[in-house]
Amino acid sequence: MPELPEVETTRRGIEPHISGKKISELIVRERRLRWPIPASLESQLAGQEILGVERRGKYLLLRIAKGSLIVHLGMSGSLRVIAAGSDDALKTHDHFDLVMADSTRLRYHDPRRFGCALWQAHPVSEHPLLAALGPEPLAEEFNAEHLFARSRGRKAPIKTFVMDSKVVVGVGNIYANEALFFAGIHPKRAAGKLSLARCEVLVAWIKRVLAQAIEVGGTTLRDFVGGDGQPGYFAQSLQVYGRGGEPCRSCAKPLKEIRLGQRSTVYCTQCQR
DNA sequence: AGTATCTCCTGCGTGC
DNA sequence: TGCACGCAGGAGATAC
Repeated sequence: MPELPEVETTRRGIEPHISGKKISELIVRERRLRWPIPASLESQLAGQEILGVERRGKYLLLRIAKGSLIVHLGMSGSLRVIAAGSDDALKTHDHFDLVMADSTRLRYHDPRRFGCALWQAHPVSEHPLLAALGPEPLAEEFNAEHLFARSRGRKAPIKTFVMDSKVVVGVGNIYANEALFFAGIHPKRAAGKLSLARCEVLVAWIKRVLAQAIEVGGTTLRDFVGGDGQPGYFAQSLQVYGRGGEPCRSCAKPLKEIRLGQRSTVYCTQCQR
């Protein structure tokens, strides 16, 4: 599932192929995503130039002069660029194509339809989905003091807490599991009980794990033209996610798997306290 | 306000 | 080979 590193890799992959180009049309085949694709979207986009592709959390923002196209990949979404002239057979769940004036296509594919494609006039940060978001995990604003201050008095498990997009964006289930392992913090520990020093360690690992995944994604997913555009998983070796029952890579004790907020949570009972 | 639960959806693995 | 089933999960909506 696209986590922040996949979304950032997607952004970097598609940006050079569509930025600066004029949109000729939007072709929608299936409007029923997480929210219906707005009926006015085709007319909003036609004839407009794409000024750039940005990212906020896991939302991709295609900037045009009068507003932004907001795209989320949900659980199973992907975008691929189809170069002008190349024929790329339409697959099931290819829900829309953004067609450029030079015939380059940006094709959205999403089997589970948990993603979305929405419109927001400037400023895009005022869209209800974006307005209350916390800082970017790799930005300076996400630091130990922020995590410490925000978590005081909170009884929620630290894993649930760091996955809350109002606290910090883009920390999905996989990377929350991984960062907590590296930080040596038990996922069920009450967020409000974490010391400033441990917040420091956790923040550092969240940044490190995400940055490393982006680096790996950058090499794995260089080619966004052709192919199936499926990001898949990163070649990085996961320490705990998906390894319940298998030996801890640090102490060899079998990893424990539990459910936390309906999410699969894996940790080492010995290394994480 | 904080917390827990429900919800959307399809592909995949499992058991018979 | 086919079917029913359970499960996975981002994150907003809803109910306490």
